[in-house]
Amino acid sequence: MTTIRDVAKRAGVSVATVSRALNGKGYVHEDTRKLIDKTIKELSYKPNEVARSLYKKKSRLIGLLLPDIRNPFFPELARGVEDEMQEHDFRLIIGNADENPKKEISYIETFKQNNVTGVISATNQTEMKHFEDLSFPVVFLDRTSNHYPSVYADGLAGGKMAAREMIRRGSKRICLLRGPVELKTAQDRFKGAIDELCNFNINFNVMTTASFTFADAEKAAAELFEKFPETDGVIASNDLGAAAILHEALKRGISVPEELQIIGYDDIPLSRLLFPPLSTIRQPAYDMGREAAKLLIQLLDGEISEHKNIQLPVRFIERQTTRKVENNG
Amino acid sequence: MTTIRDVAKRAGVSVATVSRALNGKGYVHEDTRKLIDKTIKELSYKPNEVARSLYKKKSRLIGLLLPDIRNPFFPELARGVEDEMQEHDFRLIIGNADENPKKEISYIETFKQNNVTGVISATNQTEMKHFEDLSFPVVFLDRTSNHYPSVYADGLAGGKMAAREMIRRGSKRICLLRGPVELKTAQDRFKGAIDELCNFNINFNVMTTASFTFADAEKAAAELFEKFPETDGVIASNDLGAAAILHEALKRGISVPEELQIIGYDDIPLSRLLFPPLSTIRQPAYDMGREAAKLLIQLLDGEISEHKNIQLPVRFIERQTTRKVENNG
DNA sequence: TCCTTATGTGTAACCGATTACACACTTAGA
DNA sequence: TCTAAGTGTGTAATCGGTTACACATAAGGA
Repeated sequence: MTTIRDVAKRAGVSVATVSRALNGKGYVHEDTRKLIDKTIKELSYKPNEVARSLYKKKSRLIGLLLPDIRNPFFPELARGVEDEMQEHDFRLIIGNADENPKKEISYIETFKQNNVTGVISATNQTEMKHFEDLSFPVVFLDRTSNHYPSVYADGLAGGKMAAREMIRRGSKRICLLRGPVELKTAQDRFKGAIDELCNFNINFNVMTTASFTFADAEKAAAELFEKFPETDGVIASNDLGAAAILHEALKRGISVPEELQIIGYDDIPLSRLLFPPLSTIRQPAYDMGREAAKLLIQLLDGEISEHKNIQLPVRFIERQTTRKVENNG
Repeated sequence: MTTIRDVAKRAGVSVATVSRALNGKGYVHEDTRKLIDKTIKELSYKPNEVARSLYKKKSRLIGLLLPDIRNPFFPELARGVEDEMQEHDFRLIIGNADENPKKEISYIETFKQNNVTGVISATNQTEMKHFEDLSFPVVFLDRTSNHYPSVYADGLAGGKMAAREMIRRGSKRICLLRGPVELKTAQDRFKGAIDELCNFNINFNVMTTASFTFADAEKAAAELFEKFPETDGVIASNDLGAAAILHEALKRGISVPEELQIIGYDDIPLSRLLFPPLSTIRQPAYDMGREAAKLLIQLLDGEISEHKNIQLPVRFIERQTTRKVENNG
C-alpha cells in the first residue's frame, strides 16, 4: 500500500506538505501543489481513512439502524439515505435491530467504536436512553421525537385521509387494523382514522395486529372476517396488512372493491402489483430517507443549532381496491 | 472516551498488559487479568476499533456490494449475510452499485480505505478486473465465477424445473421471458428452460426484458399479449416479471391458471401475496447470503485454501398460477 | 531600514491500539 | 550450583494520517 510518506518522498517534500495539499488547508505553493497532485496520480495514492479517522475521531461512516430490511418499507428509506449520503462522500454501516434492544445497543456500540460521524435510526419502541451521551448526532427517521431531530410523515393526516376517502366511497361498516400499540407512527394513523370516523358518526370495529409482519397480518385477516363478517371497508395499518386482507377477501369470494373496500398505508412497491392494485396512503419513504440524511449533514455542518423535526406530507393513491367517485374534492 | 491508557493507569499496569489481557495473547497473571477485567467493567471501557484496525490493517468490517436493495430479492440475501456476520462480530458496509461500474469502483475504494476484512459482492455484469489485486478476499453471491469463490443457486436446474412443471400441467404454447442478456444467472435459467422445452418438442416464443425492474417487465407483458395472443404458459425470468404478466393477464380478462399458467423465479416475499399466489422456482436467498458469509469467514480463517463454489438447490413452489396435477412425480 | 504580516515548509507530537524486545523472576533438570 | 525454559510485565516502536509549532523568506508599511 502506498502511504503519504511514499508520496512525500517521491515528491521531495515533507508529509505535512502533502497532507496540506491533500486537504487544501494551510499554505502550499502552487508549484508544490501541482507536483504533489502529479505524484499522487502516478502512485495512485489514496489516503487511509482509518488513520485519518483515528486522529480526527471522525470517519466518513454513518450508522443506519433499521428494524428489518426485509420489510419492504425500509429498502426505500435506506436507498434515500444512501443516495444523499453518497453524494456527500459518506458511507453506511447498516444494522437490522429486529426491534431487539440488545441488538440495537450492540450496533450503537459498533458505531461508537468505529467513530461514525452520525447515526440515523429508524428503529421503534426502544428506550431513548441508548441514544444519550453520544458523541455524534442522531437523527430519527419514521419516528417522532421531542428531544432529537427527526423526519417522519404526517400520520394523523394520513389516518384521517384514509377514513375520509373510505367514507366518501360509501363504506358504512368499517374495520380498522391497528398496528403494534408501541409504535407511535402506527398509532398516529390509527388515531387520525378514528377522529375522522367519529366526526362522521361512522361505526367501526378494531382488530389489533401484534406486529407489522405478514404472518401476523394473515392471522388478523382471517379473524376479521369471522368476527366482523358485515365489514364493508378496511383501513389497514400498513400495506402488508392490507395485502393480507385483500388475499383473505378474494379467497372468500368477497369482491373488491364492490363489496369490500380496502385502503392500505405506506405505498410499498408491492402495492401496485397486487390485484386489484391497492389504494393506499403513500408515505414518501425514499424522500424521507433523503431528508433525514440532509438533516444529519446540516447538523454536522453546524447549520442547524437546535433540534428540528421535518414532517412530510402523505397522499392518497387511488387504485382499485376503492370504488370510483365522481367529484374529486 | 476512556482509552486503554486509562485502564492501565487505574489498574496500575502497563498498556501492554491490558492489551494482552484484552486479547488473551501472551502471558498475563491470573490475578492481574482479574484486576484488569474489573477495571474495564468499572470504566466500561471498549477498545477503539479504529486504532486496532490501523495497526492490524484489518477491521471488523465487511463490504457488501448489491445491485439495488429495492429489488426485493436482495434484502433477503443481505439479511442472510448480516445474520451470519453478526454472529462472528463482523459489521457490514453496504453499497448499492446500480449496475454502474463507477459506483462499484467507488465502493471498492471505500472498502480498501476502511481496511475491510473481506467483501461479498452480488453485483452483476461488471468487469472482474476491479476485484483483482485486492488485499482481502472476495466472495461472489448470486453469481458464478471461475476465479473467485462464489455462492449461487442452480439456475440451469431451475430453468428445467420450470419448463417441466409447465409441460406436465399441459401448456403447449409457451412464452419465455428472457432476462437481461448480460446476467449469467438470468441466462442459466433461460437456457435450462429452453433445454427442457426442446427435449419435449414444445413450441415456444421469447420476449427479452431489458432489466429486472418492474417497469420493463410491464412493457414486456403488454407486448407479449399483443404479439403472442395464443400463449397458454409463461415462464418468467423472475417474480417481478411474473407479477407483471399476471397483472396484464387479469386486466385482459384471461383466467389464471385455467387459460394461462405462469411460473416465476426467485420466490420473493411478494409472490405469495399476489392473487392468485404465484407458482415459482424458489431460490433460497437468505441461505445463499448466509452461505456466502460462512464461506468468507472460512476463507479468512484459512480453512479453505482454494477457491470454492457453492451451488444451492432450487425448488418448485406450487401455488395457484399453475394447474393441479394428480401424481406428484 | 526596521518591523510586521503573509507565505511556504519541515519536525515532531499525537490519535489509541498492538507487539517486538528486553528484562526479571521462578522452576526444573543436570 | 548452574543453566535453560517458562512466566509475567514494561518500554518503545509502529500503523498512516493530521496539525501545532518553529523557522525561513518575501512583501508591505512606517
